[in-house]
Amino acid sequence: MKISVYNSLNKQLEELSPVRENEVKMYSCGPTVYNYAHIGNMRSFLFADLVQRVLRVVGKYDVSWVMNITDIDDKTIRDSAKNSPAWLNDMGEQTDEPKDNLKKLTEFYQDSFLDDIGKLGIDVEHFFALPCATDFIDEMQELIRKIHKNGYAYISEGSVYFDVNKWRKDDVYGKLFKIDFDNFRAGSRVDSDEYEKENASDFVLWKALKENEPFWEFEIDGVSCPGRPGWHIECSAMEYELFGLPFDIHTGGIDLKFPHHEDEIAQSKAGYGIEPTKYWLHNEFLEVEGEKMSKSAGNFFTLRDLESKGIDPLDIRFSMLSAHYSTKFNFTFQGIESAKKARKRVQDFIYDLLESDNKDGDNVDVEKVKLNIFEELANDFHTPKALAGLFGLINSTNPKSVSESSRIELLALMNDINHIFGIWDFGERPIEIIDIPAEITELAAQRWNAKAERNFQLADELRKAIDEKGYIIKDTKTEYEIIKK
RNA sequence: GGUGAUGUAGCCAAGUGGCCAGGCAGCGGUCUGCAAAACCGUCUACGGUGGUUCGAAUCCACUCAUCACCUCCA
Repeated sequence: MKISVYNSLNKQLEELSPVRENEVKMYSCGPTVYNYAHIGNMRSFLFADLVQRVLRVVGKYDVSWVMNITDIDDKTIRDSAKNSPAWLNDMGEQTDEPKDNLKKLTEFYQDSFLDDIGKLGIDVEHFFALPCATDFIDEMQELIRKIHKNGYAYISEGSVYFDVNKWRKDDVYGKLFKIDFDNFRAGSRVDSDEYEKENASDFVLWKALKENEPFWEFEIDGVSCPGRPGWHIECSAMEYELFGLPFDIHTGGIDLKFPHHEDEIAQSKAGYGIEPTKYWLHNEFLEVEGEKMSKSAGNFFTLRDLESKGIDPLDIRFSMLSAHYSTKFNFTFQGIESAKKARKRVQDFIYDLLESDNKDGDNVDVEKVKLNIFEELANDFHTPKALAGLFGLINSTNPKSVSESSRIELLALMNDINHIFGIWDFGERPIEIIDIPAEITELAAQRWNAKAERNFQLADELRKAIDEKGYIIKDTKTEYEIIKK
């Protein structure tokens, strides 16, 4: 099925037409590994995952998905510096070698990142590569030399800058983000590094060495410039090395449109002479209970924070998929609760289908439903409409009274849908085994006896007592079950 | 100052001119001694004002409110 995507480059819905037929190369801006990922990061990763899954399952494309890991930047340097308060014991002992400390810190958070995305249902097997910036230093340097050779970069006090004004004479700067150069808040952010830029809109390609910071040797135009890469250059270099240019899809958070992605386009074209990406896809931000998420507001959550509150990461995944990626997502605890129940309803539907053995029940037009759901997904990844279609099916279908052929078809459909949503189980219905305190089982047994003696008043009192202690009794004809609230 | 958004029922969230979004909660019912779960049914909203139109949440104007981004934050 043809996939349509909203391309930030021209602000239009476009039918996806990859560089090579049947093959999609997709690059996603990944994490800077200086801390645990927060739910805002997760939305971006989950969006990228959704895109690549829809391309595979609905579009039948062969997808090569790359997500970079930024393991060298101001924050990783800051937090890995000697005697940094951000250093954790689990990272090991700090040494006098800045690069070594940097590695220890970034590897620690890289592991936690992989851990987190795994819990969110992102399958590491789906990645073509998860490259680290520091593994591409040579390639970045090569690109910087090319940009300089082509006349779009200058060296100043050991750093190398991209000359935006020069570039603007030959090409467009502002492809993703309309920039009013006359009103550019020039110098509004004072760079504490005190680098010497010629122009406020110029950006750094290579940063000069500072004392006690990690650095790599770099020679450019006969000048020795030990230092480290600027922020945007890693993406340009990796895309070129791993994919070749141009490639198909680039995803990222909307905040990265400018300057990160704008600069990336300029760099790649100024160095390699090729516009890097055909389709730019940006996901909107996330708010928490209607407010911007920030540490100071106390509404800043990492996945670990939420897990410790008893939230299942897959409910977060489902919750985020129930809104369209291009709208602001309002993360609320009530919303997670709502998502949990909705997800369970679908899960129960699947279990019911698996357990059903009705040989001559009703036939269901599964093909029609599948077409509808897939069309919605193919329409710029419209998960809310796809889910509406799915619930429409569930509402109109009794899984215990469908014909055997429909049952098989329905299971196949649910399985297909789950290849995208990735939140349902197709095994045996799990039997919840929980530790019930002896006190509770005793009360429950007493209640069962009271009930058998038709002493309902006592039975109700005991139910209430059990309820107050956090457990619920579910009766059937012949037995009862204790579940935790 | 510039740029880009948003405002839809108790909550979340689709919808861009006429036809049902959907989920959660609530309510009513079936079932149950009572419950729980499940299932069935139900709830009819579009910030405000004016306009265009046979008809507007949807188009236009004005207005109110909220938010984000503008050099390293997904």
